[in-house]
Amino acid sequence: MPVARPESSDSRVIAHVDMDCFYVQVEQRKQPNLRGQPTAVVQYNNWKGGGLIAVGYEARKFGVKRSMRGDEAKEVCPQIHLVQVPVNREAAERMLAETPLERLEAINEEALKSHILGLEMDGVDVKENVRNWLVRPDADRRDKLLACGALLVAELRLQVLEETQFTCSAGIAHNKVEYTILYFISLHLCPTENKCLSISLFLGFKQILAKLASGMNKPSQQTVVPSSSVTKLLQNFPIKKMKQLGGKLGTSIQTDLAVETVGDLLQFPESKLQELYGVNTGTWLWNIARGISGDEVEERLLPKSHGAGKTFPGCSALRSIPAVENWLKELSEELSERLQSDLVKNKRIAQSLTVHASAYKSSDNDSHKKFPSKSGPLRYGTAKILEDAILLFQAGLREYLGSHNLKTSGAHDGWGITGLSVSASKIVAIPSGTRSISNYFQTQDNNDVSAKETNERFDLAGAATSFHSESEIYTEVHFTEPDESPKKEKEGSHALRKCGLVDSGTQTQVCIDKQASQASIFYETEPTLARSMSQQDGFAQETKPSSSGARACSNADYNESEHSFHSGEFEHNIPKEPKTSTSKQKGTPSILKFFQRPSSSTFQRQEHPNIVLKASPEQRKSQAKDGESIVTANSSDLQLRPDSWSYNADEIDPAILSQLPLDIQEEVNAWMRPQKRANTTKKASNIAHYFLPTKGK
DNA sequence: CATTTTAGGAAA
DNA sequence: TTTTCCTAA
Repeated sequence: MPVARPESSDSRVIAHVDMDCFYVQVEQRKQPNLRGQPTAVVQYNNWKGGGLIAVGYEARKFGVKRSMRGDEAKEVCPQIHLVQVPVNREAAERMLAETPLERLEAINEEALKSHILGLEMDGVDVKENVRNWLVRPDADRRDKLLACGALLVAELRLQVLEETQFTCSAGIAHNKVEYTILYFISLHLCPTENKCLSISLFLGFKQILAKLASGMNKPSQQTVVPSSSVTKLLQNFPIKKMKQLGGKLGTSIQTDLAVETVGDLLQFPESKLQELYGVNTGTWLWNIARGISGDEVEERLLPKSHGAGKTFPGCSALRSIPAVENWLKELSEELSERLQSDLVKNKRIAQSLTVHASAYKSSDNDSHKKFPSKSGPLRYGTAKILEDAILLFQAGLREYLGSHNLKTSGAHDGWGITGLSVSASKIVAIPSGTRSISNYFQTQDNNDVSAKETNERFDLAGAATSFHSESEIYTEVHFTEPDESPKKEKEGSHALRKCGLVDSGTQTQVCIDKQASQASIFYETEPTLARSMSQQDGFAQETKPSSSGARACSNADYNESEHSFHSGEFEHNIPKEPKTSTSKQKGTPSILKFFQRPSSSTFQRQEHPNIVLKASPEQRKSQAKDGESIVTANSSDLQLRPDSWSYNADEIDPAILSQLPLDIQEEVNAWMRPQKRANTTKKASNIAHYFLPTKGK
């Protein structure tokens, strides 16, 4: 329930900036011919034309709505353009399915430079030899997939080069590297990421009036709400359109009180509202009916949790443990990747893992009872997350079946899983010092550690040390040190005993020093491509093991829904930002300076590209056209400019610094050095943040 | 239960 | 604290 907060005494000015049909705009930027056309973006799921997740304004005129399926949209607007959100992970397979390799005539030069391990180079033209290998008709499926991968990656690398002026290397193989490449795209262009970008453009989204106003005139307009206008504004405004009242509460208010608009609420005394909806909600309601809200603008830009989930509606419900585990694996991998990314990018660690599921049981036609969600401590690493997720799920399933008097064990009698999600929460900033971080990465007995896990630990350790020097990840790796503190859990025991999933022994808990984490000071390092995906073969080349040398692909793929998801709908728009960073001020009367921190008089813009706020040329053009001076910020800049929690090292008051714990001081000093070095060498490219260091193998 | 997926917040 | 429920986009 909403909670009433007293309005602050000072007058505030709060803006709510909201991207118009964001995904549609993303697609229209990618395909400019769609501009001005009725357009909607549909999710990967093909059922009845796919679910609409964004609808352009031209299409809305025809009555197309979000929550329609593509087919319905076509009914009301036959000429609508439905754009599928691209799926990236399976790109090689799709290419193989769609493009007969042997009939490919133009082959990318870059792809021809690939190294094919094990391919004989007997004096002939090397590129011709590679070409023949890539397109040879008698290749088996696996080799053909690799060939597709090589072609795709060659394109990708050229694009990276073009847009960032950075070279990169790549490995293409049948183990996880195969999709690590594509993961490289998806990680940075997935919908979540875009969502983050759009959130970062929000200058506050809670304020009721600001929120109201921004929704009032869309798209591409802005609305101001003088307080004198509030009463009239709310008089005829539908209650259900108020933030927080779009659901059950709004409905019951309408029926309980026989009211329709916010104005209708004015007649009810606060006491009456409290009586009906509780003290908090009643007061809150009384206030918002008068346009009063003390809610503070949330300055946080980073999410507080990460989750990956999928529904299995209708007959796609999962009816066996292996099927569930298969999907838990997919979801755990997705989650783990995001956690990795968050760790590396934002220096944060999640501490809690939760598994949610929804289920039905056909025996009882009482149908859909709630499946309990379970949570426990989170251990880093895909394999561990999966392991724990399975345990959590099983605990939930036992409870679910138990509470429904169903004996389970082997036979999946009558139950089905219709939704699964794995999420990570309790995210905290990394406490100072590698030592405490390493607690999160304690290894269990690792006699049979797979190569994959070894790599993972390598990555984690690398990440843990990487904030001393982003560019030295591979040279500064320290593995988990023996921990003399009593926190260390005995090898082989599971962190999950806390929630009763495992016989409990001594309860141990990883603690974070609150003070230290609060005192931590972060800054964003310059985006860098420090981690190439292949170390093996030097610069700017692709390396490909022949199939004989490659580790066998272990995908069991026994679930029918395999092709429908695979981490789903990743945006695949690589923005074509003009490289005009030098012209960023020209032509824009600079009101941007008002967005800088007051103390910014001391900092040198050029020396801190990570906190520069600028408008792109496209944005300026649209401003000129509209004849308005709307301040728009490049999302990347905003994302890299989290004033409220990020400091430039040289703006830290030495007096304050000296009062911090010694290890934090050291850390800050360590941070300063690489930044200064970096500034002398390279300037951040506009879109460079799409290519932040990523988990490479 | 064929809107899907992701997130945040508050109450129980 | 964990779990559930509600809300939103």
